[in-house]
Amino acid sequence: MQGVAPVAGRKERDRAARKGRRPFRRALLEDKSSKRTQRSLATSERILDSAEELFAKHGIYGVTMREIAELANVDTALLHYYFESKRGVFDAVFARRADILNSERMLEMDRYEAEVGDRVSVEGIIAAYLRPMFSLNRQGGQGWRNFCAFVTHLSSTPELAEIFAQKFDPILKRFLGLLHRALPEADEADLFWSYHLFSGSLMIVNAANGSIESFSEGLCRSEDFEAIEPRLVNYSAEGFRAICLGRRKVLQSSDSH
Amino acid sequence: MQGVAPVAGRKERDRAARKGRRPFRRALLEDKSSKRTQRSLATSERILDSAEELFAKHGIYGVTMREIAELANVDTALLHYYFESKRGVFDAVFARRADILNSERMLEMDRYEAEVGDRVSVEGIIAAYLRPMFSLNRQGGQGWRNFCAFVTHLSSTPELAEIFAQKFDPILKRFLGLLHRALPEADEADLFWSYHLFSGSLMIVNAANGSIESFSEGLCRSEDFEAIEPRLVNYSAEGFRAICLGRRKVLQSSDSH
DNA sequence: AAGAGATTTCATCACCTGTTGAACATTGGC
DNA sequence: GCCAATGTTCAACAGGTGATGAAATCTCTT
Repeated sequence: MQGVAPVAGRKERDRAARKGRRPFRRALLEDKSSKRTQRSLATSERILDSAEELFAKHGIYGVTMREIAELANVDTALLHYYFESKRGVFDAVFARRADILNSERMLEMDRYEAEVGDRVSVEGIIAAYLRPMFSLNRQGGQGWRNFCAFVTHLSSTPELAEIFAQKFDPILKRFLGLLHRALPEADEADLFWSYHLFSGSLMIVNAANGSIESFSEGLCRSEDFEAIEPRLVNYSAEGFRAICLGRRKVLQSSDSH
Repeated sequence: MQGVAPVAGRKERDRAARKGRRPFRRALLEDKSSKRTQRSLATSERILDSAEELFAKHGIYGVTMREIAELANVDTALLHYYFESKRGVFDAVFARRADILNSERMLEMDRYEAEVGDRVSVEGIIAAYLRPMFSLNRQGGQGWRNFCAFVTHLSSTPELAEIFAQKFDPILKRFLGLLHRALPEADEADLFWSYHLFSGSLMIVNAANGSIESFSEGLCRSEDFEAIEPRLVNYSAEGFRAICLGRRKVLQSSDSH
């Protein structure tokens, strides 16, 4: 459509490139812990950190490879050397922490179940589900906070929501299974609806926009996890019960406090 | 950096262009209702519809001017003729419906207050606040649904969250003021925190990703407003009370159903 | 010390981005 | 029917985008 046509086809060039290429940093993670390998690992981690931070703020489309490279103090070509493509960087950012969070959550729910046996409570389940995220946010520094904001961005775009859903589906099933035991008479659809609303609250808690700082005029801070964690648990637990126990109130009833 | 340097400076060309330019479709909205004006208005609305739809799905950075133009069956240059820039299109999409939603909400809350006087209830206030959005979603067709998803995208990006906060701040103040009357003993920070969690649920309800269809395996549909509206009201009302009335439960207490 | 292999840099590609000026087409008033 | 103004199309621009091949540098083994 513009200017001269390319002399050689694109396809063959692509295929040739893909064949004789190095394995995108995959081989080094396993055995060797030489100085070289460590250095290489350090730079690739630095790239992931930068990508994570920028993706968290502006979403995947709001960030360029050059911006990531610049923040990581690295040449643009290195991003392709380590992760092949922009999508590769994206996937790597996701994969680096998603499995950790997943298994921590599974562990915490197992632990809770073993502890209380049949006397499961809505509050207890929600607290167990949330605990890993909050402790990683507290102890894991900015990295984990960026990751959580990054994940929040995922679910707002359909084509990226897939990978999100796939990865977190087992945890979700486990969480809802436990909740169903705490709320035996709950309708299945009601469980889904209340989880939907719950996940929205969770998303906005993780979002890196300073919305609550803005409208509370500095009274509340979005990184005040001591304030957020218990409130989120109680808010959501009452919400789950409101929907799943069928004690739905008629709109406009006047029964405040 | 590439090829020949431009013979004339950019700045002067820009300034000249800005001076002797037509007013970007602004003048035609007022008086005249000629055939030409109507046609012009139709195309500019068509542009806004397309932009709205695409922005809702992919966010502002995930959409190009050419994609908008193609969906609207219009030349790319027309977008600049009517709205000057990409940001102009963006602002116009926002402005077209934000004021309507705002005033409907204000009206509904006024009406509710006049109706019940001092006997305000949490459920009643939330229901009144939400009602305009749901009826516009039901009656206003795909356009309003796209707009709501578009707004959801706004708050996930800091630089766009500003315009969002600015526009919706008065409504928020009014909403929280009413809630404070229904929950007199509530701490101010608790009101902000619970609204924060509430707004997250609201966001995910409006998001155009098929998340609930996915994890409920088709049992729940994100456009089933009859199902959503009462559940969102009850879920949130119980949540507000849980936080604001200070009847906070100790984590791990076992008092399910 | 040398050479093999991994890492990093550099220049560049082909394409896409928002944006624009000039030409063309349509409309409405006289 | 002409003519000014509005609306629309067309071709192009300067710079940015993800991506790549080849050369330069570094690291480790022998």
